[in-house]
Amino acid sequence: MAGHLIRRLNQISTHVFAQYMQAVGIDLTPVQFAAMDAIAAFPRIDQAGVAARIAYDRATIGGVIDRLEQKGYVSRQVSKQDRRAREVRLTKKGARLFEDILPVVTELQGEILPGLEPTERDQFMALARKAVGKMVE
Amino acid sequence: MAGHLIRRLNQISTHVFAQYMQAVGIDLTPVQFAAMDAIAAFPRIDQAGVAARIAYDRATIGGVIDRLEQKGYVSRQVSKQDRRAREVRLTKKGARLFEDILPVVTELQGEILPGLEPTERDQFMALARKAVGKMVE
DNA sequence: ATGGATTAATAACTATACTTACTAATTTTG
DNA sequence: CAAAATTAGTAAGTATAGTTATTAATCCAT
Repeated sequence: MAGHLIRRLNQISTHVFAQYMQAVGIDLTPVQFAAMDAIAAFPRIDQAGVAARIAYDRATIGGVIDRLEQKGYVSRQVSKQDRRAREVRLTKKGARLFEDILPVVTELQGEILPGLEPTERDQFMALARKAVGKMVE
Repeated sequence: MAGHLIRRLNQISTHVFAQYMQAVGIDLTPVQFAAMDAIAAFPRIDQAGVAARIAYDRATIGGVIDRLEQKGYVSRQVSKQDRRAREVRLTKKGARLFEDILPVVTELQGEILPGLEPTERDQFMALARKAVGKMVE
């Protein structure tokens, strides 16, 4: 069953991420990292923008950013252009953490598909990318 | 990022599943189906057995089976061999539903990776299976 | 056989992940 | 410009998905 296999892969992937974060003593989930990545790339992006970039719905992202704000990694500010929107950006603490964590996350990518040879990994990634659609960037 | 791609695949997969279920008017999640599948294959399996077969933790499975029981698809019974364990089995209603739903779930597998050609799908599945580990059954 | 370790299930808690409904603000249209 | 449609965010509700702790039952080693 494709769905079941994909769910297992996701399970393994989040588990590897959690282990690496625990090893470096940082309390950050995959989604929280993905959100910080989007915010780092587009400072002052609004929540809906973050949601769109990492393919989440607005309600979920609201909670994710709540937790990032509580930890002091991001700050929120009502946009002057559009008072419905909240502009999000990394705090100094958040930017520092992001710098620290980036190499760890890069390193951990190799461990997500441990059963595969490097060539197979590349094949898998290419197929996954195609299946998901461009998502290029 | 491998993790991100996998998360997106899982998202698409659960979405396809939900759409097909909605189309046939049945309220069943992927996990609930997976649990019923395990229970159908091993009647009187206990909850820990279900969890082990579909790679969940016991706490999550407890909730899944709660909901299946509420819908009247499974019944629970304290095991005579081991009074800690609850034997789970499909009710008549659950067995009927499972029969009905099985072809739908089989059909929907083809839609989970819509961007891929059949050959690529096979490649993807083979790589995913290898990455996850045997899981053979 | 009994005290210690293990195990099955649940409870409580945190964090996704989504839906629908709602409020407030903005944009589009007639 | 006013009404209608859309959009950003939140709230409430449901369903995973996991952790740790607890209870009850079983197993195991002395």
